[in-house]
Amino acid sequence: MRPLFHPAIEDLKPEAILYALSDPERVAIFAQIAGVGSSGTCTALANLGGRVIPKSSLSQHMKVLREAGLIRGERHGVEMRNHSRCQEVDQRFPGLIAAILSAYGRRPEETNAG
Amino acid sequence: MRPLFHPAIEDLKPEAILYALSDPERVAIFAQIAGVGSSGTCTALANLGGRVIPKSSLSQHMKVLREAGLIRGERHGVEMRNHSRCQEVDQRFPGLIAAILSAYGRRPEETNAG
DNA sequence: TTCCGTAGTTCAGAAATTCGGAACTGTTGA
DNA sequence: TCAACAGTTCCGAATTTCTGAACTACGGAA
Repeated sequence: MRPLFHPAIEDLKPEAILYALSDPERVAIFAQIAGVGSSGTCTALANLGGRVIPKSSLSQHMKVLREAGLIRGERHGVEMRNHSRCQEVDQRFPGLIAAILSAYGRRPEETNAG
Repeated sequence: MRPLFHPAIEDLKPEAILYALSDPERVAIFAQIAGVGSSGTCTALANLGGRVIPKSSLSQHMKVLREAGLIRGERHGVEMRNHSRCQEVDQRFPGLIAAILSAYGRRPEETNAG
């Protein structure tokens, strides 16, 4: 398993962020991670929207979010804890995440994106 | 040629908008249309970013933007005039387009999206 | 009318991407 | 050492994207 890649703030690309958040399933995952009280492990994220996401697909989704710079993943023992990088992204692209989550009806004020 | 489809405001989907604007080439096209002084015809949009976009590809890009609800196309004789639906989209998803164009460094204040 | 040029769409095959089950890696605890 | 667990990687199938070629539609000239 190769180490996780996380882009630096100055390397964030709007197209990667928009692409990552153009999939409602990934938005649900991201909103859960960005919201309060999520453990952020893959297992906890596997059935958010009524269907169980296959774990290979989930792993790909996490990779897309991670490489867009939206989340940061840290291995803790056997599991991975993910947390959002909203504040960093918001510094680079002010208002972007808040506007996107709001468009999806996701109450950005409960995250740290507003 | 089948008639052009334009979604009603209430049918706009954030995922379609984000997907449409997750391609820098489409963003350039959209920014040009949303900006001042563009005729908005395909011919006028074919070489914005240093390369000439093949016209079949351009036609697909226009379709993606149109069906996301970002632009409206009207046939005028032999050509098609495209103009942005920024104001409508902004009513439905306030601040979204402005934040996206700003993230791309596209000065939304010159469009009617701010 | 018929023909021609222009603007853009549709078609179709190649290339690239996405999806998801199976196999795998790495960690913890018995 | 072994088993269970969390997540990743592999790989084939399905879907999507790209673009040249063919096509449609309109307007103007003869």
